[in-house]
Amino acid sequence: MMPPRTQASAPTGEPDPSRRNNLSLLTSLVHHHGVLSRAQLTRQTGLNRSTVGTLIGHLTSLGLVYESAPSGEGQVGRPSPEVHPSPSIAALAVNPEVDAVTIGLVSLGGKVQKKIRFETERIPSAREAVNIAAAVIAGMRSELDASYRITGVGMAVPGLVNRDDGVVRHAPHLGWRNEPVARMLSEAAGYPCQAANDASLGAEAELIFGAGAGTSAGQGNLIYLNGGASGIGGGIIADGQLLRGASGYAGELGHTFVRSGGSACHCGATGCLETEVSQSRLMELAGLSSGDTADLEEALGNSRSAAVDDEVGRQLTYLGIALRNAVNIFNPDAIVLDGFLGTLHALAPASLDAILRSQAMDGPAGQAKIYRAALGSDLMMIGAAELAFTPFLADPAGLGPTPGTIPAPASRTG
Amino acid sequence: MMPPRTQASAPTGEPDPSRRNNLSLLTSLVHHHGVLSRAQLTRQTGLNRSTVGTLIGHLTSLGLVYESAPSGEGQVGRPSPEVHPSPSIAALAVNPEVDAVTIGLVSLGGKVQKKIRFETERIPSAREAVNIAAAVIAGMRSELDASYRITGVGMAVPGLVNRDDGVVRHAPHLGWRNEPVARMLSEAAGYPCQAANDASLGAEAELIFGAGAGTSAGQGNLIYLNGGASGIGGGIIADGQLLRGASGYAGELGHTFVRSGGSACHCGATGCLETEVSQSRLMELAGLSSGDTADLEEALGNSRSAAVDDEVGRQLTYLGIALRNAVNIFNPDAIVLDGFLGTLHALAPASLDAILRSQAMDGPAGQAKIYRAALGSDLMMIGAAELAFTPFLADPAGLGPTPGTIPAPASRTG
DNA sequence: ATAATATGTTTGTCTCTAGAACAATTCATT
DNA sequence: AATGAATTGTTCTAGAGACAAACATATTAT
Repeated sequence: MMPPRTQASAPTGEPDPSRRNNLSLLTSLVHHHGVLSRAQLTRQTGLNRSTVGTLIGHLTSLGLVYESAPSGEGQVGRPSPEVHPSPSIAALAVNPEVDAVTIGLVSLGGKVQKKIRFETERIPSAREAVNIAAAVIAGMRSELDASYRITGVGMAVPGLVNRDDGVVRHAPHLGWRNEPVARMLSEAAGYPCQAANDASLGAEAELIFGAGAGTSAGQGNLIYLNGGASGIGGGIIADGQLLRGASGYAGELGHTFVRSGGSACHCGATGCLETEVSQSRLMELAGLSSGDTADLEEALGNSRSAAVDDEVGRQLTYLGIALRNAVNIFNPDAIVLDGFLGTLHALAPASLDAILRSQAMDGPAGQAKIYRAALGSDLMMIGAAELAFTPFLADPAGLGPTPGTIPAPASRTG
Repeated sequence: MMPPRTQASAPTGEPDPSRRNNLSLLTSLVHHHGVLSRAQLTRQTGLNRSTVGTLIGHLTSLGLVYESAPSGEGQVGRPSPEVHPSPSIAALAVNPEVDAVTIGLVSLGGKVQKKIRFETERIPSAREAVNIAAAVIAGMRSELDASYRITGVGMAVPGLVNRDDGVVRHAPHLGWRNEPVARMLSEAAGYPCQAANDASLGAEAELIFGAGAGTSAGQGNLIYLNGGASGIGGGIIADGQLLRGASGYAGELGHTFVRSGGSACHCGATGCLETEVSQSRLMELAGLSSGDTADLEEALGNSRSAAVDDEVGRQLTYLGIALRNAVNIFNPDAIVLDGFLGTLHALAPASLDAILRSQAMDGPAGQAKIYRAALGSDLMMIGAAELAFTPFLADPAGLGPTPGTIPAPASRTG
């Protein structure tokens, strides 16, 4: 049968764009939802069930997903097998901070398999952060080679990152400028590497796996704001797509103008959200000299001081101005607050809502709901890994075979 | 040959998604560029030249494009015929304003064939605007039926418009609230109708046919700001897509916070860009009691008054704050200023640039270039028409046949 | 137990795109 | 003026992929 192809496409040649697109669609669905029955996949994709059958077979033979026995839910009709993302497909995540570099291993489906926090004596340079990451990855190497297929490394950096070339333009708190971290880590670790702004990745992670997953924000209009010791970062998802901008710098909501005559910000302007709303001021008032967001939340919750109340109110007002702007501009479904911004909101949940209701424009204000972030300390790992999963998800069949697995022959015809 | 199809897809049944997608791609390219040779289409789409041949043949037989003799440019090789958008494919555009309702006919390729400005004694109600538009369209009806295929009607409304259902949520200057204008006009005019915010449509029009067409903003990161007698409207295009938000309300840059303690805005907040930067203040200072943007520009250009200079400087400062925010958030390639904002910028071209350079963050500031709008009075017509073209462009083959044209039989096999 | 329902599986057909071979048309060179 | 090189349109064929129909299977409802 099947006459020898005259000279057709190269052996590794990509299949039809249509096929690639459908495989990508299925893989992404399984990745995002964790588990889905074949019947659900059929409905969600709109594809024919025979087509889904073929495609899932293809993905299974590639080792990207596996099927398990139907859960036996009380449904009429033949039970549909469940499709799971293969835990052996994984991405590495790297997140440099002022006091540590965290390296993680995240498998398809967004499950954090491993997380190693490497504390540093002082703020790491880009080279140091890369070396630390590369060393930890080297240590994991034999395990990775034996049991995983790594799609790549994603790096979440607190600063402006050009997503196209992986160069950190400026990370003020780390003191990095024009560091080509993606290339550096790629060379040092031996895996393809990409880098992006941490809050942008946080936004994606919260949308897919966190606060946005259950809500109507699943439609894809979400604003994520994270308040940390070093400032406020933001990420925006519009119509399902992360807002990147011309070079991937988009999303810097921390430098929204909120006050005339405010003090100068390190960014060069005055009156930025980040200078008016800061964790350190709250820490001082709460009488904490050190500690993290959790400590702060406890201290503020127990405080009965008027000064604390005033400052909380003040900061909520400025945060409200920034959110009002953002709501008018983006008309989001959801606003997700993380870090101490989540704390602020939790202290007076009605406050921000009221500000939006009264100050934002009627239409958009009615829709935006404020949530607290849900992913906690796994957020950066999941977000960074997503960066490395993205190219894989766009062409799932393009990945090499799983180690220790005999790749199934493509021909099932005959 | 070809056995009678068992029962295959319904006669009007849509073809393969792949085919639809490719037809859409080609039609959009031709629409946006006006003229393209087949060879250029082949390169830009990445499709095979035989495929492009088939597809163009299909589009030609549908009457959507036509080919003309090669321009005979000095190129080696066989000349490639030029593909033009058919001028008989057209959309209707409607733009209600405080003092007039303008109705236009725009053909594929963005050419305004006809524009009728119907001045009103007083601010038109939604019903009046719809009736005026329907009456003008009815008057054109025989001509339309004879020579055009109308893809639909697009309405550009100065206010918050829910794009999904075509309901005007609030158009403050027209005094409209919750008016289902799309449905009203659709019923009155007998064509499918959609509505959207005027500045959003302006952003699309400027990106495709105006200031964004030649520049790197063709990549798709553009901010459009229009200043008119009644306020400031904004539209944002991110990564090639118009920012819509959860309900299509996105883009309201006119209500960016720019000043603490500013006066109250009709939107409910204080310190909005729109209240601080206004055409009427400039008109007063320039000694104009009435007139349009052109009059204002002339008066300001000739003025030597210090009060005028101060006010221009003051407004530029506030505009700069709003632009600084927008640049930090969107990292655009281009900022397009229209109306009196274009005038302000033209009066002191270095001013806004300097503000961005010093106040916006390093990365994004370096890329954003400020342009003046290029489409002038055709802008709203082109933008509104684009709204009606969009569904057509997504499925060009779905449109009915051209009047007076015998539809080519689908079968060319035999 | 039987019917109804939902879903996996198999098979054949149809549509669409790419590629090869050929034809056409222009510019450059001799 | 003739020839060659380059580029593109045209025709034909083949291969890939998705869908629909028919059948098989597994569960719930009666």
